[in-house]
Amino acid sequence: MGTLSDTQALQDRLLTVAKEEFAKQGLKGARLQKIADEAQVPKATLLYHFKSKTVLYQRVLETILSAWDEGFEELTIDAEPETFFRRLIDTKIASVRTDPLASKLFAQEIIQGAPHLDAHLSQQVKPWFRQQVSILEQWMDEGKIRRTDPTRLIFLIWAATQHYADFQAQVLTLMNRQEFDAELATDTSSFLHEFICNSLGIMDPKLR
Amino acid sequence: MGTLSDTQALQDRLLTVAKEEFAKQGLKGARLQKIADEAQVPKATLLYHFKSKTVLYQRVLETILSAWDEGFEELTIDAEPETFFRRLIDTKIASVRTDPLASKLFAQEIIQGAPHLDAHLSQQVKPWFRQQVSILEQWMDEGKIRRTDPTRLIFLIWAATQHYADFQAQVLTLMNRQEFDAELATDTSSFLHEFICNSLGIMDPKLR
DNA sequence: TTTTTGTTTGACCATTTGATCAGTTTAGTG
DNA sequence: CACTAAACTGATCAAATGGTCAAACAAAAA
Repeated sequence: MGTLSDTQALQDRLLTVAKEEFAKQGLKGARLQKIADEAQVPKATLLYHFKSKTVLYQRVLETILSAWDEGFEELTIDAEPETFFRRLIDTKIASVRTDPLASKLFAQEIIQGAPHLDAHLSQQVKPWFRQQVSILEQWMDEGKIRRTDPTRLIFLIWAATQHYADFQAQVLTLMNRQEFDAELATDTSSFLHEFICNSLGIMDPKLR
Repeated sequence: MGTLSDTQALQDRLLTVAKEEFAKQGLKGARLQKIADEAQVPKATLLYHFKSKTVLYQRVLETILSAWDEGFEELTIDAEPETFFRRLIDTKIASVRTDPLASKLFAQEIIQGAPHLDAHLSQQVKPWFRQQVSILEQWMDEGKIRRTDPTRLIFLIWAATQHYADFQAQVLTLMNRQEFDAELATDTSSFLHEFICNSLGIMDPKLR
């Protein structure tokens, strides 16, 4: 009998490979045979560990979402807008760079109308979103940042960061790059931070 | 024999229905039977007009891309940054609202690594992109807009607008809306225009 | 009317795909 | 070693899927 960790390791590998296939092809487009081949395992073995394609997909999705929830819960209230935006952007760009496939899979889901995300959107994302909105509103009331629509501001940050994962093929082509390396990531973070702080009337501390 | 226009009308309808299915499911995930059902036509009829799934997909893609090329070519050089950004954003938001499926299909393609878009990206998008970059650089040289990375600025506009098409399900959920109506579109345009102009140090003419 | 040309479609086919299952192997336990 | 339970997998299946085809059909041309 394989040790528990052997089995666990295999299932993790299967989930990783499956994430790639699901991210690129979506639920319907993905092929179990391809996932099995990629993981160098017979298809029957794959289906022994995950009893159906749907179950496998949901397990992949859960893994991604719980990792995200963990990472973004730490971004709690912070006294200064400037550091808040820096942390938010850095965290998102880091996740985009570390694991673009997660972002792509998520995008696929939303594009298809989020059929498997209803619960997560309303129970996890929505509360987090409302909290961020209220923080921004408070800062506007206090005159710490220029008054604007907080909802759309968060969408903008979301979109601008996610773009580098989902549209990586296009981004790299237009930038004449081969990969999204660390330098490109930090430069992108800096650009976004500066751009947003500028628009909101937040002074860069380096220039104060 | 059906008149030429009858045939043309049918093919247009098939392309429209196919666009929806391809946008939601991607090339591999789409099902010819579903497209045929949706268009209320036997599958054999669908395959008479488009001799394979791939051909149908490429025809859909061509239709979308040529419509875009047409719409964005008109956005030629303009004396003032302020009107340039307004036109660019309005055009993109309009296309996002009028035809979100086109945007979703495009997003699917890019997420999958743009296997059917290589040529278009390097021959159509890249030149347009470089032109926009050089316009922005010129304005920075002239001091008309704050100096920043023009490449990432265009990405930001691209991402921020496209987001409302691709992530419409999420956007509507978080905004407690049912549809992306005209009011929501103009408000979004205004927000983006203001946000960007603010960041670039362009004065709103209304406030001058 | 007859011919011809383009269109429609039900029946059919080969392959692929998700899933099952029975038999085998593997490794931990007494 | 013998026993057991979990893990593995080749063979196989039913359903779905992209695609073909020949016969039927409709309308313009002769």
